[in-house]
Amino acid sequence: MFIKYVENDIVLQGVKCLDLDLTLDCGQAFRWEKQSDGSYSGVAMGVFLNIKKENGDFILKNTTKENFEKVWRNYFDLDKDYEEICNTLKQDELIASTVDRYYGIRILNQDSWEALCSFVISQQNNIKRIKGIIKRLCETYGDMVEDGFYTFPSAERLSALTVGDFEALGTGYRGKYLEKLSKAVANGEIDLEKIKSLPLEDARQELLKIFGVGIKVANCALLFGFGFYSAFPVDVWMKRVMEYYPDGLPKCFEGIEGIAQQYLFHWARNNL
DNA sequence: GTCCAGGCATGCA
DNA sequence: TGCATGCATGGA
Repeated sequence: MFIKYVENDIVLQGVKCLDLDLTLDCGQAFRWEKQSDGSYSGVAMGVFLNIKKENGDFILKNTTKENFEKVWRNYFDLDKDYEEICNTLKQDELIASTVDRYYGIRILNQDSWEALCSFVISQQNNIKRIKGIIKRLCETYGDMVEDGFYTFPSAERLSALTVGDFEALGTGYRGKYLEKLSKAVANGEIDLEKIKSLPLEDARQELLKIFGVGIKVANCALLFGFGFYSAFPVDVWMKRVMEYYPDGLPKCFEGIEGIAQQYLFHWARNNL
């Protein structure tokens, strides 16, 4: 990957395996908005970005070297060799055609607090409605960092809300989960940074203690917000996929189960 | 009107 | 430990 600094933009050349549609709009992040020119705008880690693919390069608009190094390099997982990962996954016959067809899915390294909240909201819910709830949450309680774009509100901010405040956003029965979660993180009862540093199984057990967090939500949070590439979320779609793996996951998934899962999830939603 | 969505807590065996 | 049931909301 080559990085060029052009006026206020950053141009990335030679980035392999990054499809913006598949990665930013496939159910791992809920806040990116596609613009009329095909680019995506969004906020992560409190920072705004507009990103577009042009002639094989990626243009990061109006950003700085500092923000690129601090946020986006890691967020888009740019130092990981996804081409090699895909080749490893393709040792499995079933996933091979899926990887070819949907090539370019990456795992975004999202903020752990945002990921945890987002996937608590996601339970027994559809992606369109999940996006709406999170959008209202950010517009109401986040800070505007760009015209129409808001930060994800901190646990401290949300810890001041009542169940009714959450329900007013359309969370439904998940409001009580969010209320307790916000307060527990804000007062330090739950330490997300510490959970990040634990071994996978311990981290999962910690998340499972949280009211409103079960195995599926825990695994999504671990994969998308805590850096655990081995976490393998199984939802209603993945249950259908798992019928193709009656003997368990193939060996070539080891250590990258979560990346395999994203390809299979996408395939399932479009084909099952 | 019914069914379903990136499930979970609860009660009961 | 395993299974049935209720749960908020909105789109198909």
